[in-house]
Amino acid sequence: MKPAVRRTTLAVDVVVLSPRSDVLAVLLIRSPAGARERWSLPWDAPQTGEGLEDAAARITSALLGAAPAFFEQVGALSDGRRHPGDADVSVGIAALSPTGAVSPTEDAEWFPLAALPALAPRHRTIVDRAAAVVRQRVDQSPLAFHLLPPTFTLSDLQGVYELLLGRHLHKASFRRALQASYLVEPTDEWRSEGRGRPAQFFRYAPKKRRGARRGVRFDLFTE
Amino acid sequence: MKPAVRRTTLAVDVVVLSPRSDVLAVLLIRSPAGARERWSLPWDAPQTGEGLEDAAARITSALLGAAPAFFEQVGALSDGRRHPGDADVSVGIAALSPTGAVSPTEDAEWFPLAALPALAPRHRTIVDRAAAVVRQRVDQSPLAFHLLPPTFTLSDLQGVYELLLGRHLHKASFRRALQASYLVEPTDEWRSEGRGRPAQFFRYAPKKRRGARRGVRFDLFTE
DNA sequence: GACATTGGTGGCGAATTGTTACTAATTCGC
DNA sequence: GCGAATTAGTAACAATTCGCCACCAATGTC
Repeated sequence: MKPAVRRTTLAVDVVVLSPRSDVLAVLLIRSPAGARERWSLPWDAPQTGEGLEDAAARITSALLGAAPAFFEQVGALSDGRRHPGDADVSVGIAALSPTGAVSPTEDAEWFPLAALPALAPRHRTIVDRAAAVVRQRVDQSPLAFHLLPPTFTLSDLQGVYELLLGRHLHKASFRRALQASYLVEPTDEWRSEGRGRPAQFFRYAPKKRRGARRGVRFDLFTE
Repeated sequence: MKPAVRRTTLAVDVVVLSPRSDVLAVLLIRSPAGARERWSLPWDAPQTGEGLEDAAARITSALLGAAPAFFEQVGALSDGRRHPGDADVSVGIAALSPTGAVSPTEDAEWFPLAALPALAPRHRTIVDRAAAVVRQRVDQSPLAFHLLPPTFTLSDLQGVYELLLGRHLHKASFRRALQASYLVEPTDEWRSEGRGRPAQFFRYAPKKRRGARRGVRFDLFTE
């Protein structure tokens, strides 16, 4: 058996995620006439020499006006599941878009993650994997900050974490941990709208942290 | 802009990792005559309809006699870096092989991760990413157990963690955390060889664990 | 039998975490 | 105006976890 390349068809399929009225939402595009499903993930083939994340940026910026600032691969798939363009192999990429991002073009729409329309089987798999990856990485990567505007309140931030983790967090503990991490700094702005005490806006500004070398955790296994 | 598939060349490149005399080692194969580098990662194109992990299993089982039991994608690359077979796109896959696994065939050899020979630039990137992924996932996935034989001593297990994390762990703390996790169970066997008190063999036997829902950690960010 | 070597555990003080309870600043209803 | 409701933010205590030291256990070496 000698290794050899083979020609295959490849697609980059993008799962744009954004908090949308207290739910995590996915951006879908209307399928062309004749397709089996009415909606699909944004996708395309990478151009020659184009990086996969670059392709994802190109695909999504056409839909949102600006490209999301954060991408993460969720894995390549080459099983038999059907792809809308019948690509042999798909590379799934999760893209994070802040709340209140530009409203999509006419052909695209946000759907709550929990209430998606029918999708091609491979797209369904990619969405599920994207959600799983994002939830799993949320406390190893500052990914939650990319789901918020440049300045945000601590309650906003806690809300994003609760959305991703799917459970309630305790306010005091959350703030204490955040404080200890030197990840955010306060701004001069305060939230005006709404009732209740105004909240201070913060911005993501990670300071260098001294090595937090903790012991081994065996209780975080996900499989 | 209409999405459309394109024909590209695709390779699956496998990074087989195994602890080898107290260092993490990578399995490389001798390049065919005329190649720019003398060694390369095992690789091949996936067959039609073959899953990517299945391809990785096929590629490695030819070299090791048996296929490793654990695979994990480390990402797809489509940058301009050179691949030995000039594939447009590579899918990197990390495979874990237990200590003392079958010695490789004549064309393959183990190299310490810290002292690899020259590799094609893309292979170099894939190795680095595989090492990073494995080190990062070690306490979210029982991956360390796949680097050991079915039964092992607790010192063996701690050694693997120290290898992956690159730092010394405290024996008592390590064992207490392991105890609390219900991941291993003792066997009847005891290690006979060597001097010092004999050690009991354990096997990986994860029990159902009640939800270990901990708070958010901001101090684990890796970027 | 003393000693070196490796395996394994008890327990203490320090740090971390979960929780309760409080204070602060604003809007709403009357 | 003024109290209730609402949201933000903090202090402080209790329970738990963690790092570490000290020890005991069982084997080989001399």
